[in-house]
Amino acid sequence: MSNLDQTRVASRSTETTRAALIKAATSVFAEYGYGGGSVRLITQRAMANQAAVNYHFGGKDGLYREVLIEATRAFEENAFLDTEELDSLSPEDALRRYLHQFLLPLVKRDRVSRYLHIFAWESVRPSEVFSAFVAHSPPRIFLLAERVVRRFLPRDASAETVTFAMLWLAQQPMFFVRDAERLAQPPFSLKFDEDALERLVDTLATLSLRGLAGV
Amino acid sequence: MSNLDQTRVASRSTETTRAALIKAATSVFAEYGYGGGSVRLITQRAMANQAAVNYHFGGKDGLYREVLIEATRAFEENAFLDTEELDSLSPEDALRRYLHQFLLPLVKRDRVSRYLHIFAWESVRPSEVFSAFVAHSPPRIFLLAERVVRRFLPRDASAETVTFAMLWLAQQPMFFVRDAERLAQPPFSLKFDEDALERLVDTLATLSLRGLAGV
DNA sequence: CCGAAATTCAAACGGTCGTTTGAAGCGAAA
DNA sequence: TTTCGCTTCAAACGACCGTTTGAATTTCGG
Repeated sequence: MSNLDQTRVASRSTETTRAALIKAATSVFAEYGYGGGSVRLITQRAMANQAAVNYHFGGKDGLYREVLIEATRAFEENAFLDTEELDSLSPEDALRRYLHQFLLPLVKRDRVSRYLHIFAWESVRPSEVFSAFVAHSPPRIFLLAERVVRRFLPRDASAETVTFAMLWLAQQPMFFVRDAERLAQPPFSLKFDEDALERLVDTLATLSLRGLAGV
Repeated sequence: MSNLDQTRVASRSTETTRAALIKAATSVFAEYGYGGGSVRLITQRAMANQAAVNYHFGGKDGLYREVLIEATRAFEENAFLDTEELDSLSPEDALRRYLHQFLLPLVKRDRVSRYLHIFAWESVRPSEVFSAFVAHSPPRIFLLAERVVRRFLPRDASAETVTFAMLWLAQQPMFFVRDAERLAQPPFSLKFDEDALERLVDTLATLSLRGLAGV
């Protein structure tokens, strides 16, 4: 091997620890938010030492930044929701696809679900890390929502109207995902199995398309 | 005076301290949530001693409970939004009235605005105090929202559909109130003066009434 | 196998949190 | 004026927080 090839060879142990910390941090931050999630709980779940966070990521904020990078990458994967796919559908189907995709965390406790929970936390009290992170690239959920509503709004709609409608649509699924646990308890007692999810998509799509007067 | 009359005469100082603490706690909890608001900041704003919270309210949670009682009382005052007034209006006007009333905190920094902020916080991570508080009486914003949507939905609509629609409507204004500060900054840069508020009510009412396809 | 670099580890640091403590201040009845 | 109960106060307590420290351990090229 030449010297150039071994500029920095990360040991397997390093990557293992880093990955375990990022995975644990994702679940902890999704559960308690950035401020509410503690380094001690993260390292405990990752079965790592407390100091490992500072050693590998420079601190709690560095670890969180890494989680946000992973989250962004996951959302940018075409597998989740492609902008071209949205454009290929009719406006109505694009709306239903959008709602369905962002309501999926209700029934699936997967990686994307945890990312959505993190974004839901940030929508209440944005951390400085997150603010800096999205300063120059708005979260994908907003970009996709804008793409959907633009299909419906007239061309001469004001920028403010587009923003209002975009925010209006984007926060509809986010609410149900964020408050799922609370809605599962009295007095609402909503259990979200796959059938209930379909009915929710139906209801929201109808309301978003035709409004209350069109139900 | 008989002995019965002077069972317990609260000194003026007691009520002054209590009121100052409740007022300060309302603004602090509205700003940072229950978990994020500290007793030290509250007592500092109330110009009281730290121990006063425990002396007068038994602890941080007791003080918060008092704030919630005040908030509930404020919402139950007819001055805010009367159920009979809602019923006297046409469904469309009732909807607009509902939206306008719960979007008012965008331009007014009054007492009700702070209460709405507290409820917005609780919608993310409910404190035990709040959960116990509303266990047997759902927040008024939900009751009013249900009253509005029932005017539109068919009589044979399922309970689940009514709940979906009610939640859908209730969280629309809450989102803008909760995220007002964030929406005021880039990339959204929404400034909510009275005119913008009217335009937002217009947009939301149109979307809620006729949906995206009806804009 | 050796030695240097990378990584892990237990312990401690300084800070903020809610709460407790016991003395000091205060107002009104005796 | 003395006394007594209510209220205030500065200080401290224990718990948890993110971070730092310096030694122990592991890793791996030479």
